[in-house]
Amino acid sequence: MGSGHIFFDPSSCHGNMLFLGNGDPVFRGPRSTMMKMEDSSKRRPFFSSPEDLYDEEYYDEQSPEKKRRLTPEQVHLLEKSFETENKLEPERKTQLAKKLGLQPRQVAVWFQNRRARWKTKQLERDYDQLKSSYDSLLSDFDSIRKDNDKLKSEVVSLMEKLQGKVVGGAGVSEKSDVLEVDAMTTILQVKVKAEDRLSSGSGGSAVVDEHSPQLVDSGDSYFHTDHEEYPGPGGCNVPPPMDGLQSEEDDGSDDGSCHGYFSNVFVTEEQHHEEGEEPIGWFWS
DNA sequence: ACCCTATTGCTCATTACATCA
DNA sequence: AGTGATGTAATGAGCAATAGG
Repeated sequence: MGSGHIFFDPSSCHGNMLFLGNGDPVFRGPRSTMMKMEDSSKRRPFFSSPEDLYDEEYYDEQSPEKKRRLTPEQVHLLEKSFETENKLEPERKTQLAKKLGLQPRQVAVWFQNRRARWKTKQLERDYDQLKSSYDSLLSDFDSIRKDNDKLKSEVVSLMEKLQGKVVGGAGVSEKSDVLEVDAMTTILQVKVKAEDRLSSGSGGSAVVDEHSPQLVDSGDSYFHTDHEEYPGPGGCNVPPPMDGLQSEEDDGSDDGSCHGYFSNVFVTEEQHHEEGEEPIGWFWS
């Protein structure tokens, strides 16, 4: 590296221009940049590293007045090299620079800018992927929520019917009515939960949910949860949205018996064994 | 072993130029 | 021909790693 390879020409009509090699000014920095460079003596000078300073053959074809675009051939080779490895170790940098007739600094800059472009594209790809995933989930969620709303209104309707039957029922013993309400209430709640679980894809046992314990206070025909009672229309308490199910550990009314349920049919374990068909879920009471 | 300084290379934000519609 | 949008070469600031004194 000779000192004659880099110097400033204060007499240039462009101000302090950088000259390299045979004296051709190969770089004319941005106007504002050049202003900044003039009043800063401690900054690292452009093309200052030893390997950036080469023989005149690297610069003598440059026409320095305008910023030059790289030729398609140069870009092609750089792209191929970038595909191999997007980081540029010094050895490869000098080799590429010689091969392309560029300054090593130009090669380094091209790789830096190329990494930046790649990162931007990657961010766009990531965004598209996340958005698509989000849209899909949103669609699923809407569908599930509609199902849930439908089932809840069904529960409310049936509860109203049941309560009307209990209050105004004639010719039926009070005790058997209460038992029937209890059973129906349990079935309805289990059904809602089953639909919830099946829709959400959690699968498996739709009934036992250790993380969302819930009581079914069948004696009062109330749905109790860990959160709050959820009064439905007409003062009737209905299951709250997204409520949990009674757990094996905390099931409220624990006679320990196991029950299975089908889409609309509630059976005891004994009945299930007799019928042989597999229910869509189990719960314990 | 520790500190200081210089060097190098990176990312990031920005600027300026080239090109195209 | 003029203009705005876009792509890209190049820059400075700041940071971290490293080497050498």
